Amino acid sequence: MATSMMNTQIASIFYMIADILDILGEESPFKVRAYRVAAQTIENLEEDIETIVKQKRVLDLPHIGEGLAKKITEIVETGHLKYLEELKKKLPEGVVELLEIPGLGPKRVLTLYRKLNITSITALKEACEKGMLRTLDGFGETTERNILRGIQLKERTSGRVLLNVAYENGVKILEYIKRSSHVKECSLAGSLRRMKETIGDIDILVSSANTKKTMDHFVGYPEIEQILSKGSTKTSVILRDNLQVDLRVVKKKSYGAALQYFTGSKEHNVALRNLAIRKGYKLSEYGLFDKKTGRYIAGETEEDVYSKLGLSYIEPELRENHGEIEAASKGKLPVLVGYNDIKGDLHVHSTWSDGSDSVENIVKHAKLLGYSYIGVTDHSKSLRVANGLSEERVEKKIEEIKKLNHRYNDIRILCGTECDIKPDGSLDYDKKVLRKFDFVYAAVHTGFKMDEKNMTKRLIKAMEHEEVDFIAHPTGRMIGLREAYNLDIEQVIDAAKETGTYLEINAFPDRLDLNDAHVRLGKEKGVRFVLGTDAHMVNQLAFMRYGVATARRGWLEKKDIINTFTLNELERILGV
DNA sequence: GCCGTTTTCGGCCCGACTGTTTTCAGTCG
Repeated sequence: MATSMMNTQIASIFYMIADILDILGEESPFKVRAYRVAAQTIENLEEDIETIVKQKRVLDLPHIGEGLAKKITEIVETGHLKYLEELKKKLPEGVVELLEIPGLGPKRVLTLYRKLNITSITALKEACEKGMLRTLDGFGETTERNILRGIQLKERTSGRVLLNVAYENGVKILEYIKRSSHVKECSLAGSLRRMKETIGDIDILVSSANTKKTMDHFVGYPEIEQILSKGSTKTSVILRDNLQVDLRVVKKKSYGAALQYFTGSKEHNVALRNLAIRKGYKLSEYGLFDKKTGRYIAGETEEDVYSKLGLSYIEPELRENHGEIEAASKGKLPVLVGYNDIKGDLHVHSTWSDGSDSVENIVKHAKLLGYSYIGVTDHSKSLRVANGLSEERVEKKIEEIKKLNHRYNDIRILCGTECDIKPDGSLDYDKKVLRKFDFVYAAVHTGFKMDEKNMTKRLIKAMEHEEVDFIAHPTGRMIGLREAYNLDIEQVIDAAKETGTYLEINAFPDRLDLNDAHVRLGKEKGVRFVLGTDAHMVNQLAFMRYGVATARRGWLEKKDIINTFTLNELERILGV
């Protein structure tokens, strides 16, 4: 987002300070945490911190007191922070980086630096290979091996995988786990249950009266390459494709509390536990207890836990401590759009352009999904790499769809286009060609490297075009591959509201564009949304769930999304 | 370093697993 450069910079400075203090053995762990909490606050801020500093409202921010307010002001005004420069003198840059290795924390990092003068991951790898770590107090051969493994794991996986990869694996593992007769209930947990756009590892929770048999069954899962740890409540494994899976087993009485706890997010849980304490309770993964007497109050279901805390049930996708707890306490949570509320996909490519399946095949699959309409959108003429349609081929495609609509009368096939927005903001087809489509998606596919002002103008001009209904993948980001275009997303959102243009939540797992934060911002400003999978093969129509997940993470309800409307309502809106 | 339904000082979420120990420190989520 255009407003967040300084916010990100300040957050990363505070995170860095926390790491350095940690390694240097800061005696107050709460001071360290204060920096991390402050970093998070700034990171999640929707407003530009520079504006807040100018208006002297820094002290109004939660978790920012006198000390940190001063530091924030210094960074905004001078671009750097003396305190951090001082800290950096005490610790070479590369030492902090060592914290990224799983299994290494601040204490051991300091030992490695003090005793072996290790200041980089490369140097650490060498030291492990030479067997030098085992000579240190508190380190042994196993630790040395684990650290080496941690380095290799980090090198191989670079951390996180896309949501769909984790989800598909997670569902398969759940199916396997359920085959054990000892398993009563089981569920995905962690960031996967919250449906974040990328996932670090797969968390699974099981309730069982026989934890040992459950764990034994789990480690028999055929895709497991390595068992990292195996205990009576927690087992961690690595799958062949390098995904880590953590399984936790609890008793029935704690299942709800444990599911709540292991679903997170960490920030949501901290806030929830604080709320519990304020109300005279103690909340842990074992249940909600009376703080004084220790009496068990709730824990079998998540609903019970939230309800006893005076909250309405909070859907996993909302649990990020972004205001959901306050909303739940006032009964003001949105009724989120459901995964089965979608009546049709409006962004699908066929063999007319760069898709692999015929329109008829797409229609058949859409019917299997229970859709009442399907929009087939192919690329426009100038996108030659994607076999974009000339005006003549547009006519032919419309003819084919007309015929198919006669043949299939229990689903409506809509002929759309994903029309290119040229660098000057004009569209790739004339107005009279665009009128022939049932609806028009406009999208940027070329000239990504424009400056912010011109790119924003380009998109806004497209939205002002009377034939444009939707903007596809508005920011153009590809997760892990490509940054968003330079874009003032707030201006784009405002223009969408003004022109009545629907912004897409592109459900393709590499895109998820708009993302959850943009969606939330759009919702607050009264924008409406369209979901599209951007499928190029029929099996990708199933990506819709990731679009719905993003919508839910952005607090959307049914009424905010055009794909939840009946065919009649949709046709009325599109003027078909 | 922040914060206040235990308010301006004394708390700050809590438990499991591993490895190196012989009762516990370090790390993780």
